[in-house]
Amino acid sequence: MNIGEIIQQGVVEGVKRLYGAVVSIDQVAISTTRKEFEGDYTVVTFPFARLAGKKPDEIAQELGEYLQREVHEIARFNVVKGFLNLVVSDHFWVRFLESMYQNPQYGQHPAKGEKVMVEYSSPNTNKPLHLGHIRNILLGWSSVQLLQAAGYEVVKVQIVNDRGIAICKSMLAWQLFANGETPEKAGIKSDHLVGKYYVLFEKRFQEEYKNWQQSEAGVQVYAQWQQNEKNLQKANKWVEDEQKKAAEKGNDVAVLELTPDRYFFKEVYKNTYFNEYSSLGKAAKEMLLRWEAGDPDTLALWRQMNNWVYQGFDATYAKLGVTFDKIYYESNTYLLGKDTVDKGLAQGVFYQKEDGSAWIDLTDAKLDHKLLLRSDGTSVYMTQDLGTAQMRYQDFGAKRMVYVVGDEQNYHFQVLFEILKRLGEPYADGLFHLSYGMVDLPTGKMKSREGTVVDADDLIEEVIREARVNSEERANISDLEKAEQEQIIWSIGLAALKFFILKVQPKKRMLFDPKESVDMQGQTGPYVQNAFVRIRSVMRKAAQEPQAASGNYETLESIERELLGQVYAFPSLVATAAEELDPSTIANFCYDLAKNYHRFYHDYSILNAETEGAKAFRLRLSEAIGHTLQFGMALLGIEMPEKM
RNA sequence: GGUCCCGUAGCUCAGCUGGAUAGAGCAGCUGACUUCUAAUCAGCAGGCCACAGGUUCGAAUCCUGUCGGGAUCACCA
Repeated sequence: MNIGEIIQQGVVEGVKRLYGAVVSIDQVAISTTRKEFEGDYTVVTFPFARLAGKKPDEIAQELGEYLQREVHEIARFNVVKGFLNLVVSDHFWVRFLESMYQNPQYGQHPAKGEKVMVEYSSPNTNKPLHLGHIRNILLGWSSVQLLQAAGYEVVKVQIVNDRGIAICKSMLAWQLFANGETPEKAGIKSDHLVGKYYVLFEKRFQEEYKNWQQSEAGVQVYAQWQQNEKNLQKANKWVEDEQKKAAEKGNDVAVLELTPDRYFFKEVYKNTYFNEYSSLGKAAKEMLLRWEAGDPDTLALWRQMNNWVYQGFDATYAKLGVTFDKIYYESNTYLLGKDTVDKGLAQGVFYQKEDGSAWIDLTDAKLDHKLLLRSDGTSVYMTQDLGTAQMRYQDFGAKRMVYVVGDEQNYHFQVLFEILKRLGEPYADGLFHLSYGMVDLPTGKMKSREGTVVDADDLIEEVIREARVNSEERANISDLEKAEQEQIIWSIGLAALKFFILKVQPKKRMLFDPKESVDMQGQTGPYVQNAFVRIRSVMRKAAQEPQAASGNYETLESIERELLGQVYAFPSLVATAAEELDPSTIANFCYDLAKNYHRFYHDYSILNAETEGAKAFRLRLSEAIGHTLQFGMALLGIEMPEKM
């Protein structure tokens, strides 16, 4: 039983003894005491006022006396306006510290014997990873660590979208314009080479489209469309909105060509043009058909380009320090799920229209009807996801699955989970969509086709560069081996980046300011690392001393109690964070703990403490905090250097 | 239009299972390195917690509505 529960239990008994009233344990509101008052934990006595027929202050006083007498962990108490502040005995804290300060695994929960699968990253293979993937990857990796710490066995998977029109665009552009260029010849990272041709395809397509817009056919199509009053209104509204946006950002409205026909060609007609008129579009679609037909040359090109992309991805994953246990490829899974549809039809969960298409009616769950199989019998995205879920369950038997996917797919996953539930799948109740908000840039939304993305590799390079500059300025590690220096610089740079992204609640949309992301002071990863480095430095010095400090420590300083309270709360925080899959709580915890430690470190001497007892205590406290910080940051995928 | 998410300091974010005077960081201004690493610490300044109702002894937190921002609602993935 932890101290919070002991207090709650004591209050329940106290209320019963003193007032003859029965309250349940979860009716006892308990929180950590605010800094400005003396105490570790605070009991709110307002809810008992009616039961006891007394004023909160009186109750607090009487309960305080009772607890001090009956619960030996409680040393003293004070009452402020109905709040009962309890001081936990120094003995309790010292004993707690004894029990854990040498445990580097403090925070790890015992094995549950349950398996969880986590799917994350899940990129397309037509271009390199960007900032959005980084948020996904970091959230995924951190979720894996959290679940493991909570005692689950975790399987890490990703599903790679290696087929479809997007990769065909890259392939086609490479075929048409590359003259056999390879990553080696061009001297660029292999996934960036593929991305280069994807962008080139878009560029050429835009040129082609622009020409067509000025052709007779283009002019005519627009003329016809704008005859409809409503269409024109929409277009004008778009122009207005865009102008307003541009003005707010201080962009030059004149260069943006914000006219009604731009709206039409950009927002309305582009897909139709691509599908019906564009020669490039046509060629890409033909390539997709050849791929589906299994044409050997097309497949060979497809394999080559995909391999380039995988090589590049692997390098990026390695830099970020993440791994996968199994990779699924859509080229293998895109036909899956038809069995599931058959099963659903047989069960009467799905229904069929006259044209042969299969559907499910989810209107009673406020989710509308959903297509599961096209009338020609081919799969859609949903079909595929049903099949993959099934396949993964067969592969690993995990009754819980976590999908790390952006929040634009909230609806999709709501539907997917509802369907699996109705099919009565054994894992249906363990499905979780870890939904995260989009990453915005100060300049606006990221669009890969318009080149406004932040590339993952560039970003990592930038943050490492910044770490290097900072490190060289300080010269704290300049006497180390070059390789060791590099390792430290990498850990600092990555800490800055990872912490910056993970400290924000996943479901919130976040603004990514490149300048702030490379900050290494204040509420940042390196700040937390620095607290650890200070601890390690003290430990190294202490280890050199002839005899270990020992002796009793009588009265804890309030900052020491606060630190112990934080460390004490850590394991249950890990459990909650794992249950809610929210790494931000861990990031904020690590920051708060580091902040308090920095303050403690500044205000009190450890090695030159007043007494041997105080010294021994503070060394242990430091070691405990060191372990907690290291374990906590590892949950975020952040390493802690010995020196920095 | 339906559904879902978000709105807290100039900026980026905590706090949200209801509790005391709403917290950090950045940016701005002051100060502290002969001392265990100053990637640190201390201080100043900065708030109708979008708005309006409701529930409650008590609301940033729960409920309803309004406004603002975003996502989504394909025989695309």
